Amino acid sequence: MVKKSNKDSMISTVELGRAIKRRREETNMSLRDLADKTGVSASTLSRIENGTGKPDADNIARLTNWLDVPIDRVMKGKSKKDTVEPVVYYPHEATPEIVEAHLRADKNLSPETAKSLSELFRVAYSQFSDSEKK
Amino acid sequence: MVKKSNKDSMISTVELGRAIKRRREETNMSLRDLADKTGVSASTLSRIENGTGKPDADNIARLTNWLDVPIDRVMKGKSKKDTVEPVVYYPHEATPEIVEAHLRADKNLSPETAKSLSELFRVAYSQFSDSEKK
DNA sequence: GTACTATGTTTCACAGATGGGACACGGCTT
DNA sequence: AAGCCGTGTCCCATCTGTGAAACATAGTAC
Repeated sequence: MVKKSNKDSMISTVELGRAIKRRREETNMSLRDLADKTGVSASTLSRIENGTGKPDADNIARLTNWLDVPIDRVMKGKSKKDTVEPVVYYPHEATPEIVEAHLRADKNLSPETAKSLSELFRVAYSQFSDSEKK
Repeated sequence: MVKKSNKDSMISTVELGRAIKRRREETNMSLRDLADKTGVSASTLSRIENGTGKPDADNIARLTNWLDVPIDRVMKGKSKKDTVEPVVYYPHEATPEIVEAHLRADKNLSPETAKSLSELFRVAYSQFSDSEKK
């Protein structure tokens, strides 16, 4: 018989919340920005990021979709081997194009600064992806 | 902005229900048997198999775990990057001197920040040009 | 026939997740 | 100073999934 104490929840919500928050701050989005983008309300996002309660299936789907991570990373349904999966990690999907979009959207940065930072990231990015490629 | 009419749910519950029912009948298990095995109550199982309502995250995890199928099979998250706003990228001459000038001229940046960023760019730039000259 | 059991369904009260709105705080601008 | 705007959090009414128990039905044994 499978016990079902509230403790052994099958989903690791805290990790999800941390991942969301990190990605959100990395891309300089507000909770309401993310809410518009994902369809999850700001209040719910706040709760999730702080690990309060468990999001329902739809919101998990929406958020993992936005994060572009497999849901299995969040729902520990160890189907095959007991890979003690770490947690939600998320590869930087920050392409130079995305970064530049964010920089240019930042009202606190002058166009010149935004441009310079874009350039900077592009240089670093090319370095990174080069070293990645074998 | 992502609309959120209750219709376009991110999870396809009906398929999950069908799969559960099929597998359960294949193995000649009653709802209560499955309930004992998975931790999901018989009543909830009945609802899921009949496609009534949407199971919460925990139950989805338990059932997909029992089915031994990846959850992504149930949660249809098109992980495509159709949300990336198109951006025109215009490269420009980004020497450390020019970048630094821009940063220092930006009155929205503290001198320390400008300096740090200049430094950062110089490091990345030197590495980049090093790898350029093979 | 009457019991009894097994199975799926439905009822019901409850716990909790959700989203809109209000709130407090901080940063800017005037 | 005051006002305004953005941000995160919290409150609260509403909605929804859940599980135990009651229910309906069918089959089986007596």
